[in-house]
Amino acid sequence: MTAIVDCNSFYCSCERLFRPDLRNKPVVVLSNNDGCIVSRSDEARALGVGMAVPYFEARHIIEKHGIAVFSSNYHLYGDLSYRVMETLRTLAGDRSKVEVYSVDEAFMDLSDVPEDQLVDHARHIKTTVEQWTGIPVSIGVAPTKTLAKLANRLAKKDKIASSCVTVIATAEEQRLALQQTRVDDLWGIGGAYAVKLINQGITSAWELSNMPEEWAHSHLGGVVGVRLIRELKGLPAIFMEEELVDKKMIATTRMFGRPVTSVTEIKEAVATYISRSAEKLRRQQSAAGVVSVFIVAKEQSHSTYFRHGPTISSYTTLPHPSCLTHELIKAATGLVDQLFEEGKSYKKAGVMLSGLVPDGSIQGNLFVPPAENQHRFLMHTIDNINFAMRDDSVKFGASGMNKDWKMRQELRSRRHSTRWEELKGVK
DNA sequence: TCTGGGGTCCTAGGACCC
DNA sequence: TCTGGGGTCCTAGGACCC
Repeated sequence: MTAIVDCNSFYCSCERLFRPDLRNKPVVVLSNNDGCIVSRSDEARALGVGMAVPYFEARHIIEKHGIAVFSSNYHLYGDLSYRVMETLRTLAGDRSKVEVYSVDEAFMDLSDVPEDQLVDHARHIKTTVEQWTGIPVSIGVAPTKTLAKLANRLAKKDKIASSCVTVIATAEEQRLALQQTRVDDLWGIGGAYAVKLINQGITSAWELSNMPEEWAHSHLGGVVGVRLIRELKGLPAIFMEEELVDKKMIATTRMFGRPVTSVTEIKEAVATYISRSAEKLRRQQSAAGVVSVFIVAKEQSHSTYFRHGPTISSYTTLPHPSCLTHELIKAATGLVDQLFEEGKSYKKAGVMLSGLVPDGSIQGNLFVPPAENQHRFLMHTIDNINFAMRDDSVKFGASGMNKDWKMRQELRSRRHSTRWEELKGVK
């Protein structure tokens, strides 16, 4: 059996941890740039605040009911996420039995737990995580990952009846669970497939689970659809994954805090994003062979279909894979020159590093003079200083000094658990 | 009008996730 | 006026090879 442990309204729960006065009160957390709502407490949901709704649209409800609003505080959420995951690993006994799936979710392999003890075991996990970290979680347990996700949904749907734990073990429980779940609420069915399925008269998860695999192969994304059907039938087709798999692509993209019209500022932003990406690259000891850049112009027309405006992108293949920030910046800012059009106004830019290879493999490159290896020490030193001092103490000039194109984060809480200066005071 | 068979590699794009 | 960011996997189709 597999469990999925999912933190309840994770970002909101993190904020509440340091604001006990907000317990049982409506809370929402905004995305970067204070754009839209990415987390909402049950109380906020009950007041009619939708998920992923733009902030400015929900603002009237928020103000009317005095809902507490926060900008995203990733330092805080990242740290609390780590604590939750470490707790799960401790409880599992074996680190390989925990697969961190996202910042607020982890799968756990419970194959060693006897079936009649699953409920108690899951409850024990839940109480322990809450005691140790202060973060409330819901747990779904089932024979497959997809069914575990489904069980978790049911647990969250009625937290009081389920005590946030749902176990699907018997065939009968499985059938009931599938029958009461809409097809578009399944893990693996997004907007496009949902429309397709409903048009064909398949509305419940139960109906989908009874479709033939060949049909899924031709209509639901090939092998992906086949796996989904199997999982719904209780036959595992998506397995626990190894942790710490190196990323195959590294991206940093941001909206600007205001429209940007100068090529210099776009280059500053792109250099800043490259620096961040290069840091991630070095952390996993990789080097990138391909650098891509994209910029998004502010929409010209008023059509709602073009809310993002056209994305213009370009990429370049480096002469040899690199993890050196200045090399990557040079390539990326060159691409900006290709893409930028004078007179246009831009709202977003992003960079992507791909064609990643292990950094070790390029050590012996004949075309790199030995002196270049000094750059590696430089990068290492910069990373160490920035890690110790935080907030980009050392950066490349190309990243700019003012950065007034930076995103808005006007309502961010303090980084209580990762900054001495922002430690919570107790009177 | 007719035009092999089998393979690999790469890229673009679609779909999904949180 | 104001709508996030960072990923993954898969398929189709083109280029190329023998």
